[in-house]
Amino acid sequence: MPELPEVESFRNYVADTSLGQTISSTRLSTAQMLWNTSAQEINEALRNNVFTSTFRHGKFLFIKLKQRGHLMLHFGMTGDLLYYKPDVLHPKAYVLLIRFSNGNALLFSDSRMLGKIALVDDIETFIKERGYGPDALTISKKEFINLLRKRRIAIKTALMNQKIIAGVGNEFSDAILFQCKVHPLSPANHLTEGQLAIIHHAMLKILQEAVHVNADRKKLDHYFLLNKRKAGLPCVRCRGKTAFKTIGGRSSYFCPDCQQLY
DNA sequence: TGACTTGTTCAAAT
DNA sequence: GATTTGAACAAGTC
Repeated sequence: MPELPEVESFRNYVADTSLGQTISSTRLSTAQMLWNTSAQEINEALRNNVFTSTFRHGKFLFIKLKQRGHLMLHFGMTGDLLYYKPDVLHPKAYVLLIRFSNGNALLFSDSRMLGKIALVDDIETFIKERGYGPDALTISKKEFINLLRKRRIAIKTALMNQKIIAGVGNEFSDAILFQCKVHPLSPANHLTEGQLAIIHHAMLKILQEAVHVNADRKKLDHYFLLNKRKAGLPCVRCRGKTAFKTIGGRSSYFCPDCQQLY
């Protein structure tokens, strides 16, 4: 599922393939994923425009337009991007198809259509208005502690809340808390500042490493609970059995033997 | 067949 | 008013 590292990888992909080319045409297969905009607006904003740079905040990708504003993409659960030559490859379903004057195309697909597409004038205003927290890769230790230490909700729920910290999703939150030996149900305000600092450190380490390997999950197998998500597996640390619980409405896995509940 | 999955939002409860 | 909870959304997989 696209969490921060996957979206960062999509950002690099767009930066490597799609900048500096004039957009000759666009096609939108559905208006279902549009946010505060219409198909006509998207088409008009993109046609004859040029992507000039990319930016990411949390799980949101922004592609700057030469003329005005940014195209914003959110990948939901199943969003994907493909840059290709239309005459060579014919992908099945698409949500937004962007054709460039050099003959290539960038295709945004999302089988479950839980993603979002929008036109955003100013990124900072967008983030502020919607109330998203600081990006998980750049948040300072101090800021992290201040945002979490008074929350009464489970630490896992807090980590996943994009309005507190933007970028961490279900799977990475489990991996982060396992590394820190903290039980996901521990209320955030029961943790000491020292413990929160450790969680902050683990979060940065895992996310940075995941970004470094382009979110290739196969190269992240050493982070327990990231790829192997099943109750009853032997814990790699203490040989206890991993447990399953729904936390914050999401399926969560953890080791009840070595992740302490505070 | 239907239960389960996820990121996000919204409405309701505290 | 701020914070928290839980349902809803969609559609693919098992």
